[in-house]
Amino acid sequence: MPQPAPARILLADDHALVRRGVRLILESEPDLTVVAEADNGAEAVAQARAHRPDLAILDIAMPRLTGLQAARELSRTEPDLRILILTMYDNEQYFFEALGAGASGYVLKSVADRDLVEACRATMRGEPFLYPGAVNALVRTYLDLAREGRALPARAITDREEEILKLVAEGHTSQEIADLLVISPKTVERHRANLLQKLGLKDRLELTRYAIRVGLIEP
Amino acid sequence: MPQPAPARILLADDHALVRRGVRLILESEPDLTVVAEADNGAEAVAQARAHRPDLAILDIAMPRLTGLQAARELSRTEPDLRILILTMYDNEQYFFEALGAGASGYVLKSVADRDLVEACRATMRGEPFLYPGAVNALVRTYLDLAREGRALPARAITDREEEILKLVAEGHTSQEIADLLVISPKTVERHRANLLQKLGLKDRLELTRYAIRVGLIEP
DNA sequence: GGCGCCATCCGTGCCAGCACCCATCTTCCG
DNA sequence: CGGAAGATGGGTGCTGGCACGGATGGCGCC
Repeated sequence: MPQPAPARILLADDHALVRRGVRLILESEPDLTVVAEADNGAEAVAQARAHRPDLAILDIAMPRLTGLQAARELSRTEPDLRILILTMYDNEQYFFEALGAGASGYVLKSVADRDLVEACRATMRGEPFLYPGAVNALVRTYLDLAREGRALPARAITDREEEILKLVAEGHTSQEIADLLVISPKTVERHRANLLQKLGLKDRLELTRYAIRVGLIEP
Repeated sequence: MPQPAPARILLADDHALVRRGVRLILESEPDLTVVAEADNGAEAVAQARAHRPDLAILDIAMPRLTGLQAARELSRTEPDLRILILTMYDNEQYFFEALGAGASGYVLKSVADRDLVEACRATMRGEPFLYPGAVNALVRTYLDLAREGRALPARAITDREEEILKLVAEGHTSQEIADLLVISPKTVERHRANLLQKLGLKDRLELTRYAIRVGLIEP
């Protein structure tokens, strides 16, 4: 029986050791081959455009662009590319953000190597691949929506808001941020308030934890 | 020429995929063999005592005990065990904490696989292995000490302070913490102020980032 | 036995964070 | 064209964070 060409994979993770390990796992399968690597989100986007792989495996926590931002960008410009998010974050918020960013799979780094391989194959077949915890979250949310009869639109964070989020999370005061961006401190506070509301957070301390979680800043 | 027995290694990281990848990297070397794995710090300590490996490779961010806490514990009870910290955190504070915890090597996950193998061998030979950034930090600190003629004692954080640190970093107000610990809010603020002073930090936001870095809390 | 460290507590005062109200201007889209 | 959403600016007021100042009792170490 004829062997189809193996799936061509782009692997993006900011840790060379992790890339190396995952590559060893994937390449021990005859139907999977890694054709490009990237150690940051911007590089991942560039590599995807240059090599046009079938599948992109993206870590969330990466410099330049996070995996989620890269996914958003890539699903906009490369509609044929399948995207698999590979992350340490067992977190509903991320999971839904990943789906919204066009990913068709979400796999935790805590899974076994067999599961990663199966996730790649499922994604290549066009099937979504969800880690078990995510399925629970999905069902729960679906039930909530059905009960309320309406969807929670969960408006995305704007570019400007993300800019302010980063600066707030780094510990700058409204005045400092205002000086930096040459706007009024009141506007900074307005954006910050919108962020708190959109993300369902309480104060700038929770904003900081959020920013660390999504890889916008480092601890 | 006779082959000596390979170095017996304990590998601790909370992500199965990372363990698998690193294991593949290490076991492709004839002089290195992984005899045990752990996905949290407490398990790492138990496995080390059960299997008595030559070398323990510990991730910092792990549940139960952090890699640094496990290292402290192990270097106290297993003096013959060599310890190598393997982490994503390129951070002087961690690095010095690792040395203080008895680790003889500090390797970043962003290094190439060859470097990890060399770090294992160096550690087994009894030589310290420092990633390049760490060497810079070490030299700089040494020069600082020499210039000032005195050591910065960096008084340790007390148990009570660590308790308050955790609660502050989780976003609780002084009043909440006071109620929880059944002490005065003023006392909470005093402890918090001492923490800020000891750690050289500015406000509770930086305390939060510190707590996340050292694994006291999760983002 | 005194000295240092730790945990506990108190008062005063300033400023930043945050909530809640308001408005204007631009851009984009159906 | 009309409306929605984003970015911009403003006012008012409460409260918690944090910097100062101070104090006391217990405990261990040289």
